[in-house]
This record gives sequence, C-alpha cells and structure tokens, in this order.
Amino acid sequence: MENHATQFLGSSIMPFPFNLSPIMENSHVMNIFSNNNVPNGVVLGSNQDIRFQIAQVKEVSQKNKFIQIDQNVVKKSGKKTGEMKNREPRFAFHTRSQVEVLDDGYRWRKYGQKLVKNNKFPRSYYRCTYEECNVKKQVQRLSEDEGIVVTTYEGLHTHPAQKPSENFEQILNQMQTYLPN
DNA sequence: CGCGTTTGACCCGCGC
DNA sequence: GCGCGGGTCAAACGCG
Repeated sequence: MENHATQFLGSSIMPFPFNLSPIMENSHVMNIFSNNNVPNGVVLGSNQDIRFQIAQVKEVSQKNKFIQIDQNVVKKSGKKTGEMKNREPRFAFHTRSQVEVLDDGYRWRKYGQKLVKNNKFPRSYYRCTYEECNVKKQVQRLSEDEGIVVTTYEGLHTHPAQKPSENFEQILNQMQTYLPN
C-alpha cells in the first residue's frame, strides 16, 4: 500500500460514532477511510483547509482479521465468546493537526498509553465515559510525518454527544444520504 | 471530593 | 513453552 494511506478493514456498515463538525472546526481533516483502500468514497466537502472523504464499509471476509495502518499490523481483539460476526465496527482517519485529541463532542477517559513498534510516538487509548457506552478510540501520531494524527474509532455510541453542535444534524443528514441503509 | 491522567503490571494471542 | 507486541487494568497521583 502507499506510504501514508490509512487502510481500514471493518466488519459492517456503520454510522459515524462521533460528531464531525467540531473536528472540522478544530483541525484539518485529511481523509476518512473506512475500508480497503477504497478511494471510492464520497467527497462531502472541501476547501483549502478541509478536505474529507467518506468511504463505505463493506462486509469483509472472515479472513480479514487485521487492521493495517501504514506498516503497522494491529490484531483485532477476538471476543472470548467466539462471536466472530459481532466484531465491533472500526474505522480510522487521518487529520493534520497540532493537537492529538480532537474535540468530537464526546467525553473520553484515557485508560492506557503504549509505545508501538516502528513509531517514536506513543499510542493513546480512550474510552467513552458515558455509562454503558463501550466506544473506544485510539490516537496515534505518525513517526514519518508528525503532522498527521491517526484516530481509530471502535464501536457505536448508544447516546447523543454530550457537547452537541449546531450544525451536527445537518452534517449527519448529509452523510446519511450517502450511506446505504 | 469527583473525575481524569499516568504508568507499570498484567493478560493474551501469535510466531518461533 | 517462551518471548514479543499490542491492549487493558488499576492504584497512585493531579487538579479544579
């Protein structure tokens, strides 16, 4: 794959579990990829600072057990229950930003930080603080280009964002017209 | 005191 | 079976 391409292998079609508009306001969103290289995504908007792209997630085969972000292969966490089909949906996107933690409208609690191989920057692990909400995300800066931050979301929020934004509804509606139901 | 972060230990799957 | 790498736990700590 190409040097800076973010590749994501998900297991199902998903709505976006985060609030896009604050991210757009606070950072420069480069790309949102949801599956297999797919540059089949729909460009929802662009200007000189913000250019983002949404790609649809298709069903992947049972063999696709890996998420590959640049050269780092990350194992998907297998459930103890053996429910292969109930894998949490995950996707990743690139942002060019000075800050690593983007305000996406949800409250997160950091629960870990790890040094990953071939990367001089640590990866941070966050969990949504809302009760019963199991959404996780991890944030990592690329060592090849420290201006780029990769955020990977896992799971779906079962509740609205704590910090609603005015134009969130618009963007959500706009996205849903492109997503298959 | 309540909530979030830090950080080393622990766990677990996988490859050798 | 052992070590490695990635992911999580949880006690200690920090801060408003």
